[in-house]
Amino acid sequence: MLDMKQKIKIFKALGNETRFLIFKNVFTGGYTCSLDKKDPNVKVSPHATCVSTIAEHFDFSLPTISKHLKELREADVITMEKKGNKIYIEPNIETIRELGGCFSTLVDNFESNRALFFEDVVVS
Amino acid sequence: MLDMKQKIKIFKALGNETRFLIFKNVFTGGYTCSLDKKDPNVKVSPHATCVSTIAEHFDFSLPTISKHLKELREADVITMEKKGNKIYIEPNIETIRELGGCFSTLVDNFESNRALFFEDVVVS
DNA sequence: TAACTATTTAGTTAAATGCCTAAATATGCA
DNA sequence: TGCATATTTAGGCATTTAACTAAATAGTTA
Repeated sequence: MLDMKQKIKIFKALGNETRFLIFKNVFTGGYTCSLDKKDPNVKVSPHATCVSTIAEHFDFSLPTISKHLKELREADVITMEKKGNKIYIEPNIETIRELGGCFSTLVDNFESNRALFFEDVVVS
Repeated sequence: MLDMKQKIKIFKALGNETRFLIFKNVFTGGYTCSLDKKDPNVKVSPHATCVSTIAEHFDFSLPTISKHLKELREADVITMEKKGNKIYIEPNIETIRELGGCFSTLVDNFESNRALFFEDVVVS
């Protein structure tokens, strides 16, 4: 289960346009590392990408993107795995599933509380 | 549907410990406005509360809490309705439901993409 | 109208954030 | 070993954020 600190970290991470867009790119995929595109022998998930490839899609410097990625990783919404001199980045679907679950629980609890509150109320 | 700007606003609003706790208090209820506690004739939803009542539960000044509430309202996660000289605050369940839906969609899309990717892969 | 209650606005300050460039580190390859 | 590639660290700067106090606004009540 995600504790409060972790949830806040996730919200903070996604509450910035650049990081939100990086997050979107990592999740929806659509491109892989430049080198891998040239070398069809490299086998990675269609969602895997690397720092410099992501940076290519933004007008910010590489260190800036690197720092944003670090924050997304610390929020556990992506994973970063070093292979050779590159870092492969993938979405962490488990965290997103859990967060979605939290919202569902919140909504469900709210609905039942409301049901309890109006238990004895009969509409004409 | 929530657009990107709106989602980012929600994440930014919830990505701060004080606002997250206010949000939690507003959603889980448990207390109503001080005056209303003294006057059982006032009829409000068990979730309704007001600015000063929320502020009582924090070590920050009233203006600070007021500003946080404004940000939560602009993110559409709570509603603030003026009745007399008080403002009644309630959770906006619709926004939370929509956000939860976004996460579910993201997870579902990811799952089907993964299924497609491994379509022809047979595990021994 | 005057005093009281509830809330927001204004102005200030310290800390955090988001960006940059330059330099450092780590790995790969000739 | 030395050069190239990939990424992070360090340091600096401008903007934003989160807090405060004091004052203003809006509505209630005596």
